[in-house]
Amino acid sequence: MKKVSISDIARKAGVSVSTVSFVMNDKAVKMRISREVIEKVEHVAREMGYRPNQLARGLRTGKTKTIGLIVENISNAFFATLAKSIEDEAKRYDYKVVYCSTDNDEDKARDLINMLSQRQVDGYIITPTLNLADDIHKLQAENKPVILIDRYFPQHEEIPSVLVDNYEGVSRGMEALIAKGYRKIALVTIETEMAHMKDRLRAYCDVLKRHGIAEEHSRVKIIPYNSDHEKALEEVERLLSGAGTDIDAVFFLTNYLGVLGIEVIKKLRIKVPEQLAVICFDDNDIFRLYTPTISVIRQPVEEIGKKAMFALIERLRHSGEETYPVNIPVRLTADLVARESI
Amino acid sequence: MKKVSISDIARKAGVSVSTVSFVMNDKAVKMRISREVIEKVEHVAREMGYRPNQLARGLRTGKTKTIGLIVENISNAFFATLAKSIEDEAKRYDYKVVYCSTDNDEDKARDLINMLSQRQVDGYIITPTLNLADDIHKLQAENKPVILIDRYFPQHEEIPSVLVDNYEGVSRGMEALIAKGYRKIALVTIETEMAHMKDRLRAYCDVLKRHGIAEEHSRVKIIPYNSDHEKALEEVERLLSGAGTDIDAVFFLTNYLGVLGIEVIKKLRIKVPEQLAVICFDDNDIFRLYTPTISVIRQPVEEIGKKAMFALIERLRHSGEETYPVNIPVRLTADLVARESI
DNA sequence: GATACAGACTAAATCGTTTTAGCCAGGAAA
DNA sequence: TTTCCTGGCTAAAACGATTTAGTCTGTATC
Repeated sequence: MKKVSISDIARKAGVSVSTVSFVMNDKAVKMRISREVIEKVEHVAREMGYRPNQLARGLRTGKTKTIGLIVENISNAFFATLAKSIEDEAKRYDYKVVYCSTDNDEDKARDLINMLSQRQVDGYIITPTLNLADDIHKLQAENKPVILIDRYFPQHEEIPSVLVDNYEGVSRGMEALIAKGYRKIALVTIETEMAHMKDRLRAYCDVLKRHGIAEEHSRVKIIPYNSDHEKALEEVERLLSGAGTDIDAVFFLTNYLGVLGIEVIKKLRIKVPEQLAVICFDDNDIFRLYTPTISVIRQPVEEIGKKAMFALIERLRHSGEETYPVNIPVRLTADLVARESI
Repeated sequence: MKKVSISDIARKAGVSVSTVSFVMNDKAVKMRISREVIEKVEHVAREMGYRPNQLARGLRTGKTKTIGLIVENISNAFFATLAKSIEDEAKRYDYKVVYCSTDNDEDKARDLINMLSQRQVDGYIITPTLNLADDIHKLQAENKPVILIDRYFPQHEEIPSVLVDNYEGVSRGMEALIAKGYRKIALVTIETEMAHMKDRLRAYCDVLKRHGIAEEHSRVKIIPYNSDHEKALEEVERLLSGAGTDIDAVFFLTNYLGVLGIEVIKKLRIKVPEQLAVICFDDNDIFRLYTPTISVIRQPVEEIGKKAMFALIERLRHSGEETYPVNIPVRLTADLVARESI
C-alpha cells in the first residue's frame, strides 16, 4: 500500500493540486474556494487517510518544524530529564525534537551538528563541547538559532545560553560546609577546560580563600574525562581513604562523580557525616534515598529546558528580522538542598 | 549566508548537476566521469563546504536513513539507557534515531506514529501501548518495518519483538525468595492490560501455587497508572506497614515501583531483610548502592537495544523482498542478581 | 458596449536531489 | 561509407508539497 499524496486526492476529488493544498493548509477561504469544494476535498482526504509528507513540505518551505537537541549523554539522568522537558515543551509549540549524544567528544559533536544541519532542523539546543564555537557561528550565519544549555562560552556573548549560576551554586554549598565547621574540604571534579566547570572550581577556591583556609593540593582530585569506571573509583578511593584525618568533607562537582563517591563511601564504610560530610552538585534519586541522605546543589532541570525552548522559539519567530536584539544569557539559581550528609 | 546546493557546485565547476551528483555519490567511475572532472568537482565541493540536503535526497529516494524510536518515557533510566544503546548501534549502520515518549498514552502513541510517518522514517522501534496493533499493521502495510521492544502483543505474531522472558524472570526471583524461606510474599505492580506485565503477575501466582502457598488478595497491590507520586506512596505504605507480620517479602514489578518502595521502606524504617525481603524487576543505580543492597531481576538493556536494532536493519535490508521470512520473537533472559535484601 | 472587478479556481515554477535516457565525438569493424 | 561501440558527459523527469501569477465567467459600473 502506497502513501497517498496530494495529487491522488486532487485526482479523486476532480480538482487541482493547488486547490487541495489550499484546503489542507486552511488557506481555502483566503483563496475563495467554495464551501462545496472544501468539503469534498476534506472528505476525500480523510477517506484516503492523507498525511502530508514533511520532507516535501520542508523542502519547499525551508521549515521542518524540527529542532535538534545535542546533549552529552542521553542515558545520564540529568540529560534524560532535560530532554524530556524539552520534548514536552517543544510539543506545545508544535515542534519535534531530534536528540543525540556527543559523549563529550568534540569531533562527534561536530558530526552531529552536520548531520542535523543536513536534515535541515530549524534550530538547535546544544550542550557544547570544547572548541565548538566556530561550528556554532556557522549555524548562526545560516540564520539557524542556537541556544546553549548547561555550558557556555564566556568569550562568545553572541551565543545565547541558559544555565545555572555555577559559581554561586558551589559557593552556597561551600559556605554551608564551612558554617557547619568543616575546614578540610576535598573536591572531586572532572578534567575539562569548559567554563562551567572552571566556574565551579573557582567558587571552591574563592570561598576557601575568603575564609582564610589554605587550599591543599592533595585535597583536590581531578578525574580525567575518559578514565573508565574502575579507574575513577580507584582515584576517588585514594582521596576518600583520608576521611576523618586528612579531610572532613568532600564536594563532588557532578552527578556522576557523586554516584561514584557513594560507591566508594559504601565500600570503605565511611561514616557520613561523622567522618566525612558529603555534598554533590546536581540532584539524583540516589542522593535523596541513600542513608544518610546526601545534600546537593539542585539545578532546576525542568526550568532550564523550558527557558531554553522558549528562547529558541522566540528566535525562530523573529527569524528574518536580521539580528534578534535581546541576547542576554539566562542564569538560573542552583539552590542548596541540605540533607543529613552535612 | 545560504547553503550551497549541488547546482551551485555545478555552476562553479562548469559541469552539469548530474555530474556533480554522480561524483558526490561515488558513482562517478560507473558513469565514466573522467579523473580530472572528478577531482575538480570534489575540490569545488570541499571549497564551498557542500552538505547534501537530506530532505531533498529523502524525497527523491524514499529513504531517510532515519529510524523512529518510541519509548514510554525517555527520562526513565531504563528507557534512557535503551535509547542510548540504540542510538550507538544505529550509528554503526549509518542511521539516525528520532526518539519520542508516549507517557504510556495510547492516543499520544498514535500521534507519534503519525508524526514519524509524516517525517518518512525508514523503520520503527516501539515500546507499544495498549491497542496499538492496528496502527502498527498500517505501518507494515506501507512496507515500513517495526520492532517492538520491552512489550509485545501475544496475539499478533506478525509483529516481531525483542524483550526478556518476563515470566521466567519473575519465576527466578520468586523461587529465590521461597528457597530462602519467605512465604508471605507481597507484590506491587501497575494496573495495565499489557501482556508483559500480565506475564510477570502470572509467574508470581504460578510459583506460589506450585509451592502450595495460598495467594492472599491483600498482599497484592495494584497501582493505577496515572496516580501521582504521593498517592502511589500512600498505597505502597499501606501495604508495607504490614512488614514483619502480614508479609515477609515484597516483589516490585517495575523499576519505578521499586524506587517508590525504597522511599517507603526508608520512611517506615523497615529492616531489610530481617523484617522484609525485597526484590525488584529491573536494575538501577539505587538498588546497587542502597544499604542494604537490593536484589533485582536484571534485564540486559544494552542487548535488547542491539538485538532490536539488528532485527530492524535486517528487515530494512531485505525490504522489497515481499515478506521477510524469519519472524521469530527474540526472548532474552532476565537474571537474578541476588544482593543483601533477600 | 467597453471596463472593472469579484469569485472560483488552475498552471506552472520551485525547493535540492537522484536517475534514466540520451547526445555527441571519435575510432573500429564490416 | 555505413554501422557500432564506447567513453564522457548532460537533459529532463520525478519525488510531494507550496505559492505566485494567472485564467475564466459572470455581473456591476460608467
